[in-house]
Amino acid sequence: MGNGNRRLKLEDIARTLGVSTATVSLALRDSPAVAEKTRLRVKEYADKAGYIYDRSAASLRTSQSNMIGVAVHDIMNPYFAEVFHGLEEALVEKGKTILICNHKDDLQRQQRFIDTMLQHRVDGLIICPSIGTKPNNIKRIVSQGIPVTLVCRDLAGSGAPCVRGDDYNGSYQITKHLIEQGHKRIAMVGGRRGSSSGKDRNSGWRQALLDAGLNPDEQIDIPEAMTQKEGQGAAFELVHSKQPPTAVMCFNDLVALGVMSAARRLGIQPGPGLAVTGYDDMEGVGNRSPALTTVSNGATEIGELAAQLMLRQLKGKPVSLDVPLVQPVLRIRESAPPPGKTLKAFSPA
Amino acid sequence: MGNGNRRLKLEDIARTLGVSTATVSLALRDSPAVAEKTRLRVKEYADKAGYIYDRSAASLRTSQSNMIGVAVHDIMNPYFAEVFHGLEEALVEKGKTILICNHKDDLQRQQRFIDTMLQHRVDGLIICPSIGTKPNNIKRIVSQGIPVTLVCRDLAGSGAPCVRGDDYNGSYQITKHLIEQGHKRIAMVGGRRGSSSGKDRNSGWRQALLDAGLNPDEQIDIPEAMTQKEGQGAAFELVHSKQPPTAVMCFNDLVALGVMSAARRLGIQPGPGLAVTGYDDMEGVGNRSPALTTVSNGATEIGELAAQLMLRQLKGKPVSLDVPLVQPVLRIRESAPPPGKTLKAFSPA
DNA sequence: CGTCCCTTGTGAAACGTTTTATTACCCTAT
DNA sequence: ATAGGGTAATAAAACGTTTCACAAGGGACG
Repeated sequence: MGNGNRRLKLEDIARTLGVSTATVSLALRDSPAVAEKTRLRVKEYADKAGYIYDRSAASLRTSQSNMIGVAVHDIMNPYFAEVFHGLEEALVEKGKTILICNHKDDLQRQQRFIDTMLQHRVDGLIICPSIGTKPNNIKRIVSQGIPVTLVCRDLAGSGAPCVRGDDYNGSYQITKHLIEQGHKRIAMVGGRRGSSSGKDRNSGWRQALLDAGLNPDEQIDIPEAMTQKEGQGAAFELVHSKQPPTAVMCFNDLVALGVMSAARRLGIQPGPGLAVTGYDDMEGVGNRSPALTTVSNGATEIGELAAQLMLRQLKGKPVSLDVPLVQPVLRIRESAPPPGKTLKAFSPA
Repeated sequence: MGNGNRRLKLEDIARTLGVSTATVSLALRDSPAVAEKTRLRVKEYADKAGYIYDRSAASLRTSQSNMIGVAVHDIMNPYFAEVFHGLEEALVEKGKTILICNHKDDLQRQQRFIDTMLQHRVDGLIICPSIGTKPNNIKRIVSQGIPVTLVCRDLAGSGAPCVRGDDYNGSYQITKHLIEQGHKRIAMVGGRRGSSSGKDRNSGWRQALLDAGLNPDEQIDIPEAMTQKEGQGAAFELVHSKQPPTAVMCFNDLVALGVMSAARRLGIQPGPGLAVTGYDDMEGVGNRSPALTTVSNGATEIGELAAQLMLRQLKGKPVSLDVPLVQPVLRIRESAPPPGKTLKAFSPA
C-alpha cells in the first residue's frame, strides 16, 4: 500500500532476496540464463512488493523506448480516427505505446512533434505528412536509422514506404458512375492539391471525364475544401455559377455532407435535385437520408497495414518502398441518381 | 548530414568547445549561471552539429518525463475527439507530450495502459474511467504522488478531481423543453447506467417528468445504447411497443441520429412524426435535416479545463476535488417540434 | 584424479543527463 | 596588500537499467 517512500528498484529486490541485480533483471525478463526456481522467486516477490519497472532507465541503456510516434492531420476527422483505430489495435497488441499529435497541416507543429519524438527515442514514426513537408525532412529521420511509415499521403523521395488507398482509381470509378447515370456536367469539390490524395482524386476525376469525351476544363473544379463547413461554401459557389453542375463529386464525405446541407438551404433536394458523392464511407453515412453514395477506402485496413509495416521494419527486416495500394470499393446508395428535370426547387417544412 | 555514427551527447559538445558537460547542460537550458556569451556559443554549436536531446536520460535523472497519459473510452466518438482536441491544445502548448489509449470500456485494457504509463514515469494521467473502474485503482495512483484528472465521468472516492458537464441539468432542461412542446410520452434511449454521465442524464429525465406530474415508470427507458447502430435498434423497439412515445430523448447525438434514421425507414418522419433530441451538439448536427435539437455540453471547454487542472497539479498546487460542473446550453432546432397528429406515415422517395 | 563443459549467477561498466558542492577568478573596498 | 563578495565554470555523484566478461560449482568423461 502506498508507502510514501521511494520507488522500489532492482537493487532493492536483489538485496532482499540475496541475489544480484543482474539476476533480478534477467529473471523479470524471462531470460533462460536464470534457473526456473529463482525466476519464480524473483517474480513473485517483485509482484508482491509492487515493483514498477522504470522504462526511462531501460531506454537510456538500450536506446529504445517501445514507443511509436503517430502524427496525423486531424484525429477529429472520423476518417483518420478510423485509420488510427487500425493502427492502435495492431500496435498495442505488440506492447507498443503510442505518442500522438495532430499537426493540422501546420509544418512547424509537425516538425516540433517530430523533434520531440526523436528526443524520446521513439522506435518508429507513423506519419500522414503535413502538406508542404519536404521529402528531406523525412529522409533525414530514416537515415538516422529510425523507421518511418507514411499513411494516406505519399511523399516521393522521402525514402519511407507509404500505405494508402488507390485514390486515383476510387475517384475514377465514382466519376464514371456519375457519367453512367447520365450526368454531363460534374463538378469536383475539395482536396488540397498539395497532398497526394488531393492530387490523385482530382486526376481520377479528370481522366474519367476525358475517357467519356467530356472536357474537364469546362467542368467546375473547386480545390481546398476539406470540412463540412468548407463544403457548404463551395456549394453556394456552385449553385450560383453560370452553368451549375447536375452532379458534384466531393473529395470526402464531410465535404459531401456540407454540400448537401447547403443545397437543402438553397431549396435544392440533394439526390434528385443535385447528385452528390462522397469519399471514405465514414460510419453512418449510409444511414442518412439520402444515403450517401461514396467510396469505401478501407481506413481500418490502411491503419493495420501501416502498423504491420512498421513492426516489420522494427524487426530489422527491409521493406519495399513500393507498397501496393489498398483498393477502394464503390458504395452505390441514394445520393447520386440520374439527373432530374434540372434543378427543381422544393419547399422545405 | 546523416553521419551513420553515434548520437552526439553533451560530453561531445563539451569536449569540442573546451568546456564542461555541466556548462553545456546549463547553457542549453538557459540557466542564468552561465554567461551570455558561452550560452550563445554552446547553443549555436549544438544546433549546427545536430545535437538531439535525450529525454530518457533526463527522465532517469529527474524522475519526470514531460509526458501525460490520456485514456478515453473511444477517440473515434466525435464527442471525445472534441474533448481530446481541447486537451491537446492546452498540453502541447506547455511542451507536454501525449500518450494515448482507447480503453473501450475494457477494464483490463485500461489497467494495462495505466501500468505502462507509470513505467514511463508520466507526469500525470487524464482519464475518462472505464465503466466498472474501482475508485481504489485511481486512488493508488494518486497516492503515489502522480496527479490524476478525470474527465466526463466522475468516480466518487477516487481522490481525483473530475471535469465534466452538468449532465443532470442538461437532460433536465431538454426534457423540460419536450414537455413544454406538449409531449406527454417521452422515452429515453441510451447511456450506460454504470457511468456518471449515463446515470445523471437519466436522473435529469426522470426528475423533469416528475416535476411535470408525469410518471417516469410509465415512460420508456432503454439503457446501454451509445452508438448510431444501437440507436437504430432501440428505435425499432420503441415504435413497436404497446404505447409508442411521441418524443425520444437520446443519451447522445449519435444515438439520436440512429433513432432518426430508423424512424425514417419505418415510414415515420423524424421531427413532425417523432420528436428526437440529442446530447453533445457534435459538429454538423445543426446542418442536417431536420436540424438536431440537442444540448451543447462544451466538449472543447471540458478538455481545456481538464488540461489546466492537470497543469496546476503538476506545479504542485493543490486543487479542490470539487470542480464546478461545466454548464450545458440548449440548442433548440428542428428535430423536436410539438407532437403531430400522432405517428403520421409519409411515403419515402 | 584431472580436464572440460554446462548451468547459474555475479561485478561492474556503461547509457546521457542533472545538480550539488566546490573552485577559480576578478573586482572593489578596506 | 588583504579580505570579502560576486560571477562563471567544473568535477563528480547520482538516476535505474542492461549486458559483457567472468567465476563458481557440478557432473561427465577420459
